[in-house]
Amino acid sequence: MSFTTSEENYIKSIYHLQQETGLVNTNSLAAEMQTRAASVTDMLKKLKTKKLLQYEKYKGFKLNEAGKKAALEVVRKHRLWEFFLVEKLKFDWDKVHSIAEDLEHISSEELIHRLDNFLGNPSFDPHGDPIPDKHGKIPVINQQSLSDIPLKKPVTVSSVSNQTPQMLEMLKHYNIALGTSITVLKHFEFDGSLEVKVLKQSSCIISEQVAKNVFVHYVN
Amino acid sequence: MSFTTSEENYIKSIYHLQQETGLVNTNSLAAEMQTRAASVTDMLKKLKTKKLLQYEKYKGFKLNEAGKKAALEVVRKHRLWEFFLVEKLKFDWDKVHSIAEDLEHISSEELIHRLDNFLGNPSFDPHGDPIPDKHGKIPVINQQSLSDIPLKKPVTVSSVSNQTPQMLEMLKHYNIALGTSITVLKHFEFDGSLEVKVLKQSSCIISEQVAKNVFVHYVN
DNA sequence: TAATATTTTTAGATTTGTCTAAATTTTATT
DNA sequence: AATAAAATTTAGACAAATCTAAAAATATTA
Repeated sequence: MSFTTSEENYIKSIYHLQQETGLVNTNSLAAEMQTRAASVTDMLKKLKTKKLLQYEKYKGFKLNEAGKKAALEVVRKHRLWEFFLVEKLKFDWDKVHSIAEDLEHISSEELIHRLDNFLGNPSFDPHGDPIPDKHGKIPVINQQSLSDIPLKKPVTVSSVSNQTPQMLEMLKHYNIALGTSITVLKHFEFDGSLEVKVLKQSSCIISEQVAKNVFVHYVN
Repeated sequence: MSFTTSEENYIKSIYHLQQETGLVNTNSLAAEMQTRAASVTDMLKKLKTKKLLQYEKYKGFKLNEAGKKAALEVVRKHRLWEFFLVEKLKFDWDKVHSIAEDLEHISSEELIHRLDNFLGNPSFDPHGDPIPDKHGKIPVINQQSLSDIPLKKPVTVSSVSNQTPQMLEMLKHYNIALGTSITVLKHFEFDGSLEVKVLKQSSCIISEQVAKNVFVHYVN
């Protein structure tokens, strides 16, 4: 089955929302898609006709298995293209999202297969988000927010949940990127900020707000 | 000024046709675009409104300077993506056209600029067609059909005008690609076929039909 | 040059995706 | 439970891109 760009965008947004809330409602999808509730209802009818959706009028909705499969294909394409843009074309990570939004709708299995190989079959995109494989399988990583890590346990940065230019600017300043090794030295009660040691650098202090958005896993 | 995918496709087709014939007429554009004459007329009105077209009802039409500039931007994107698909993703050249037809409509100047650099600012695409630079300037190459080359003058393959899988299959068989050095040894009157020597191979015979579609330039 | 054929354009319809405004259903609050 | 508020859907409209069928303009030819 193939989908229009618009259908794919709806499918992707529903997928993201239902990860959070289980059932999705019309208004929140309208907000996510920056459109009107009426437009959402129109599209829900189409997606239900295409048997991608569990949907009862006025009751909320979510993707069924076929819908989730479709969503994961789009997510896969999006993240592979983001990886390409950052790793090969040297874009800053905060510039790639909108371009990948276009690239993800190009429908050639062969293209994605070859792109995947060209990139070395990456498991995570430049923000640390997992890239589903061609069967829709998502690599799992046991990660926690840096703000929840006990003192003196070395960890490695695995993803960043805030992907704005402002966050990028901060992380560049601290010289923190995916894969960077960090140890938390001290937790300040006053404002929740952390003193951390970044490998090969002198220790520094990062705010609670930054720490919350940096996800890490323990070094094996 | 920005254009819809449909507008860009029309602009590109008009550009190709007017290279051949100067003025373009409705029916030939409809044939090229695989659509109906009525649809062409509708689009011509839009393109005229956008001041891309010299167009008088019933008289034929062609792109003006602004239209040509727009066309060359699309051609540039198309050919850069084809280069990427063949050189980086290792597609066969006859498989890349339709994918590049989609990629060419992605509108990010930054993307194309970076892609161009990543590819090493190529001047010719995998079929030997010139890639316009960002100002729309087209590299020229003084090429002739292999069928018109005198005997014993070494030449280099610069482009192939028939880009079908069938042609690709033949050229692969002969081990001929862009950049291959060839010398014509003999011209057979009977059917116009040529005996040629491909560098580092024993001589072989190619049909007039193949030779006509292989374009070459003299070795400097 | 008058009749015929061809080409091109117009008129009106269709599809997709969107919208506003109104109606309906559900939820929350006295 | 009645009423108000919020959420959702329907009804009807619009723009883009296409189509068919018919009309208009141009070209061909007998």
